[in-house]
Amino acid sequence: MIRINRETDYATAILGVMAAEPDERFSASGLAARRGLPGPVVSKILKQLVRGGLLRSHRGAKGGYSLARDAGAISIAEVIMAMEGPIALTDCIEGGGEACQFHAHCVLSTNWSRINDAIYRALQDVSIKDMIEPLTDDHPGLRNLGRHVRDSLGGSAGQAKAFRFDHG
Amino acid sequence: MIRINRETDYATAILGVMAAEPDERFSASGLAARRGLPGPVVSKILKQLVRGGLLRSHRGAKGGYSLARDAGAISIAEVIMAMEGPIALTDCIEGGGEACQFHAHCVLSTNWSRINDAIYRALQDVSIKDMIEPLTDDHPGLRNLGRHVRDSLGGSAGQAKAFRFDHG
DNA sequence: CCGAAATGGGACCGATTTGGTACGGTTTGA
DNA sequence: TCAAACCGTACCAAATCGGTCCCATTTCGG
Ligand code: FES
Ligand code: FES
Repeated sequence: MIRINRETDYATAILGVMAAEPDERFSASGLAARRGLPGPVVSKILKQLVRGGLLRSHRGAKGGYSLARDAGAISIAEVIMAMEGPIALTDCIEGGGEACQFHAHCVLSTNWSRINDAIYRALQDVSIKDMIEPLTDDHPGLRNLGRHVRDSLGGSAGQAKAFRFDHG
Repeated sequence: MIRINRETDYATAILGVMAAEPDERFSASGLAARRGLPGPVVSKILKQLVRGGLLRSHRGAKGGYSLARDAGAISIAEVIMAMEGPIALTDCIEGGGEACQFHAHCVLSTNWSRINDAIYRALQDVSIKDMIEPLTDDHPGLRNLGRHVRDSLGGSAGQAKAFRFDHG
């Protein structure tokens, strides 16, 4: 249904809580209580975000999780990729040509790729910090969403590709 | 995975074939052969597109399907909605507040709504006709993708809502 | 008027994904 | 030493996906 899964939604909510108090450490159970979510679910999400490099974890008693970088530098696109893998609307885009028999001669794939690109950049332009702050004149935030989109589409014809998370 | 399902992808491919020869009638089996897809699958998709009002069907021998309107007036957003229902990234957006307990006081929902809005408009700005024509200077097509997106975000703070197909 | 060629509307099924739980192991601070 | 945390992974039910099958209905053409 062209929808992000529930865990990703939870992830943004959790990151939102954490972004309000950076430099703080949060336990999984504490965050779960704060958001009214089941403990194990929150725990699973946090582990995934650590793997994606968005959070840092601290083991042992008095351990917990903290943001790996500034909330303004964590985009929704990254959250989605950390939770769900590459952003690729179609199999064809993800496979990069292997998946689809007609790829070489198919004009659709390049245009799907552009649409995918547009959506990706839209998601990349929104940070966790943007998400927790209401829109004001001082905080343009989401208002600029789409500018990069337009700019990008004037550029070179993008090869079909999926946007993959850089786990390095 | 923020991905459209396969049938929707097929649907655009099929519509692409039909858009190349408007005013023509196509049988399900003929289209299946043309695209190398299984007959029953194509048939199912076509029925769905008729329900969505994108195609007109003609029953009986020598019947078939034809575009309900000009290919330039059928957007990808409509195709997706016809095949998969409302475009709503999160449950919260689709439910419109019923689904989510915190809705009234949650700043995330309005921002998710904006992102959803941006994606929706991006999809609405691309027509089937755009999809089958390679990008040239004469045919700006996808190049304008994102302009409406930016414009819309300057406007009033959108209520969380899903973009539903108008089956009327 | 009959039969072939089409669509219409479902039911149905296996495979995959999703959403969530459970459990045993490991690290660390007090 | 012990409890508080995280780590990994397996597991499960329910929903969704991708696809097939069947039969009723409509229409054209001979
Ligand atoms: S959709 Fe894969 S090549 Fe056209
Ligand atoms: S996510 Fe539903 S109200 Fe915040």
